[in-house]
Amino acid sequence: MAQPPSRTLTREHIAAAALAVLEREGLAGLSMRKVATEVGVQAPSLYWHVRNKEELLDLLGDAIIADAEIPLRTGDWREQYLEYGRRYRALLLAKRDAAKVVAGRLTTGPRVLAVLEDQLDRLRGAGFADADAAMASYLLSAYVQGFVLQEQSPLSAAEAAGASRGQVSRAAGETFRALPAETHPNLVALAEHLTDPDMDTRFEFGLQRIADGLAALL
Amino acid sequence: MAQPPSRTLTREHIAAAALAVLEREGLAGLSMRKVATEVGVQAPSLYWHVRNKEELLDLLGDAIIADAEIPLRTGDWREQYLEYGRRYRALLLAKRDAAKVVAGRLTTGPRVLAVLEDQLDRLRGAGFADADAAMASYLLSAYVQGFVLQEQSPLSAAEAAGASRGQVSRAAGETFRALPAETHPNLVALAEHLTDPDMDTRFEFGLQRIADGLAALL
DNA sequence: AGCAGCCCCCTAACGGTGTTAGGGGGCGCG
DNA sequence: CGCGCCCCCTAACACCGTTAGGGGGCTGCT
Repeated sequence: MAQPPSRTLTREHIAAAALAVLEREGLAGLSMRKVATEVGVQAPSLYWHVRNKEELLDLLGDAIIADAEIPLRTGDWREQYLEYGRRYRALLLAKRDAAKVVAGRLTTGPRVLAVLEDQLDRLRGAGFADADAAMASYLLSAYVQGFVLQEQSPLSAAEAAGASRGQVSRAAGETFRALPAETHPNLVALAEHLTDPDMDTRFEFGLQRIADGLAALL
Repeated sequence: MAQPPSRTLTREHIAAAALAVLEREGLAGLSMRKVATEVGVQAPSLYWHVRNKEELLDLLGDAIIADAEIPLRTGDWREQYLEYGRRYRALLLAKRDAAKVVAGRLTTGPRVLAVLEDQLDRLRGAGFADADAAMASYLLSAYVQGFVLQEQSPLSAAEAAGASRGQVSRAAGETFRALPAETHPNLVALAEHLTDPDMDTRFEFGLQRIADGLAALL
């Protein structure tokens, strides 16, 4: 964990260390001091490379999405649009608390720009107007971020209490089922579906609806 | 601000005080001690009413959405679905950092349940299958939360530096335009649209696409 | 009337946080 | 050789969430 001063640490080293700490302790447990010791240094030394914690989190956000890959140019725009959505979600799910880190942050790493560029190219090539292409791209990222945020954050909250995802959703289901049926008949009836822990099909459902809506524009 | 012990404070008082502190100092500046003095009490006293800060944030989340209203039953399911989306966004934009507070949190206040109940009722009445109705509802909240999160968080970050939204988007536009045109032609060409500060039409675009995609299911 | 008990708030203190001030060692260059 | 700059250090500040333990005042029973 703590390594000898590997000689002149860089912002990349710091980002990597932050990523390691994030994975181990979660976003709440990520502190300047822990990142510092992870990189083999005292906390205030970080401030030579980084203005403040916010900037370190920017670095961390870029590092999280740095693994992004441009999908092979296969299939039509729709298939590729879907694939971007799926990969983005996978990327966020791969690192602990990634959605919370990335959420309100504007990441402009080279990989992100390349993906965005490719995405816009496909959309424009398919016949979308310029403004629509831009908004379609924004729509996708808003949906994915919102989805994953809800997907992985109750997880961390409840797993701290030692519960599995299945247990959590079952408990939530009980909450809905226990409501008075005369005032909330639909909640009671759909409790099972509302708390279905199968997040993959839930995500895919939204993704398909969005793609359908965009297709209707052409 | 700090008031005399208004005699036996309740969780509602605490929630109201937290809301006031949130509005004044933002989520980052919201501390147990500040909420305590706001309500006229010492910090540790809060722990009699609340298990920890996380639970206080749950209260705060409920308080934020407590203003939710069930739209009048006017128009078809689509119009009402759109209206729910718009109102949810308006609700989150109304309070500072509201999206960050609500984001990964499961709110189950009576108003939220009433809205959800009504929403499901409309969707089922329109002919959606049970599972689809549940997922459509989830889709809407994921989109709105993701959208508003990105919408209002760069705002707070940059307004701390004394910049207006227009200035921020103009600066972002410059970033895109400055890219090498041979590697990122689409980003350069669409810079204007990508950084268009008109969030209302951006939101409406996504909302309409989602509604279209759902309509295609019937 | 008196006393038990509980509700609710208090003070004190803990370890940890982000961040600033200021010092100093070691390297590259004149 | 020595100047200067880069980069890290120690010390310290104010603030944070949270726990321990004490006590005052009301309720209700005897």
